[in-house]
Amino acid sequence: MTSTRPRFRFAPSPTGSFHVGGARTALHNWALARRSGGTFVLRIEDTDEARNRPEWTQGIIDALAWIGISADDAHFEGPHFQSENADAHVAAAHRLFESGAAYYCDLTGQEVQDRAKELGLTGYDGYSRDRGLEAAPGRVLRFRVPDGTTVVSDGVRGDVSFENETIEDFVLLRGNGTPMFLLANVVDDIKMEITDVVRAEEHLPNTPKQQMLWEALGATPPRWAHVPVLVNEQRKKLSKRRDKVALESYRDEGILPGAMVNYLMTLGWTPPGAEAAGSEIFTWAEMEADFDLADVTLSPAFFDVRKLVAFNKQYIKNLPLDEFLAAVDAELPVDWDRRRFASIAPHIMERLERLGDAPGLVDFLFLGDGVDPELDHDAWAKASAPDWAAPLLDDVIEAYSALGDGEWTHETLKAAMETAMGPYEVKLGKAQALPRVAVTGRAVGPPLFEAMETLGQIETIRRMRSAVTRLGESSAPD
RNA sequence: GCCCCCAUCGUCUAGCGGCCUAGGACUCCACCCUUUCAAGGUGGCAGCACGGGUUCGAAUCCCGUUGGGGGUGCCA
Repeated sequence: MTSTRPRFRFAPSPTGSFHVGGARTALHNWALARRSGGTFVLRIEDTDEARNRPEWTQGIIDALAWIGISADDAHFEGPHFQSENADAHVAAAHRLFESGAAYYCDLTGQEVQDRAKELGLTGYDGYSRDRGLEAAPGRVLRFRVPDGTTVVSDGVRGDVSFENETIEDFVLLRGNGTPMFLLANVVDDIKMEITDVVRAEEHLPNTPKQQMLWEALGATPPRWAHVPVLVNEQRKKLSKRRDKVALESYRDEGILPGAMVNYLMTLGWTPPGAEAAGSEIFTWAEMEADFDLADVTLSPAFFDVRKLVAFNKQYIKNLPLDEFLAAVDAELPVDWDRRRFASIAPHIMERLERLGDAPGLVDFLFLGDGVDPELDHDAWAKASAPDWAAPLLDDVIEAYSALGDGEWTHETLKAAMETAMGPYEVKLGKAQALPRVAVTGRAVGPPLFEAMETLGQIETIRRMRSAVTRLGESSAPD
C-alpha cells in the first residue's frame, strides 16, 4: 500500500460491443494516468456469459486499441479478470463477518419485501442485525451500515454526502455463498491498489456503499470522480437497445479514431484553447496535457452524431494522402484499380463525411471500358435542356478527340472546354454540366477535368458520344 | 415512494460577483470565391427555466418552485 504512482482502473463488462460512453471514460482515465505518470489498469468484469465468449473480451481490447489505448504502452496494465480473485472476495466477506461489520440473515427476498410493506419502509429493515446468526446455506451476509453520514469526495462535483440511514444493509454474499458484484469490485480495487476511480455518474449513488466497504476492510478509499452520462435526443441515458452506441459500428462505417477521440473528449469538457483557436479540433497530446476533472461539466451530454461527422470530415480532409489511402482501402471494392483511385483521391478527400462514402463518389471511374454510368435522370434533363448544350457537347468531343499523347491533362481539358464554349457565351459552370452528366452520370462529384484525366481519353470520349446518341433518341419522334 | 445529481443558443460548451451589448464550436441561412459538389472567406438567426432573496452590482452566491436525469436486486 505504499505505491505513490496513481493507478486508474477501467472496469468494463464485456457485452458484445463496446459502448461509446465507456470509450469516453476510458479516455479520461487514460489521459489522467499518462499525465500523472500513473497506470491505466484494465480489469474485465467477466460474467459467466462473457467467459464463454472470449471474443467479447477481445472486442474491448481491440476497441481500446483503436482509440489509442493499448498494451504497447508502458502506462497500460491488464487485462485482469474479476473472476481471478473469486477466493479473495469470499475471504474478505468472512473477515467482515468476523469483525462484526457484517451479519447473516435468513430472510428470503420475498420476506424482506413483505416486512418492508408491513412496516411502510422501502427496503431491508435490519431485522437480523442482532440475532447473532451463523453462516448457513440459504443465509445471506449483509453489511452492517454504520450510523452517521458518508461523504464522497468527488473530483468532478465536490463533496456529496449521504445519510447512512437511507442506505439499507446491503447483501455481500448470496444465500449460495457467492459474492455480490459490489463486494468483488471493492476487493479487487483494494488488491490492485487502485487510487483513482473515474467513471460515469450512474455509479455515484452506489459510491457510499463502496466507500464504507473500503473502510471496513481497513483500506483508504480511492479518489472518486463521476463524469456525467451520455444521453440521446430524448435526454435518456444512451442504451444499447435504443441507441447506436457501439464504438465498432462507427469505426466500421468510416469514422476515424482521431475524430471519435476528439469528439468524445469535447463532451462535458472543452480544451482551454478552443475559444481562442475558433476550433475544437485538438491533438491527443494537447488534450492529454490539458484535461482536468475539475473542468468537466456537471450535466449530461447529448451524443450528437452530426457534430461527430463534422469532426470526422475535418480529420479526413487533413489526412496525409498516403494515410488516407491506407485508411480508405478497406472501404473500396477489391477489384478496383488502386492506382486509378489514388490519382483521384486528393480530390475527394475534402468531400467525404465518412470513409465509407468514398466508393459512391467515384464509382463511375471503375465501371470498366464501354460501360455507361447509371444516369441521374433529373440531372440529365436539366443539363441537356439548353439549346446550346447538344452542339457544345459535339464541339467538346471534337476538341478532345484532337488531343494528342501527353495532352490529356486536366489543364488542357479545361482550356479546351473554355475554347469550345466561347461561341455559346456561357460560363464554365454551365458548360461543364452536360459533359459531367455524360461522363459521371450525375450533376455532382469530384472536379470534372481531374476525373476525366483519370478516366482516360478513350473512355471519356466514348461516354460523351454515347450521350450524343441518347440526345438523338430522346429528341426523335416516337 | 426514498436517495443522489443536474439546469446558459436546437446541440456541445465558455463564463467561477463588475471585463456580458452573454463568447466559441456543430447545425441552419445569406453573400463572396468557384469547374458541379465540397473546401475556404464574410456575415446572420438563436440562449442565462421561473420566483424570491444577498449585494452598490448577479448568468455567476443563497433559498424555493418547476423541469430533466441517475440510483434504489440474493443483476453486473
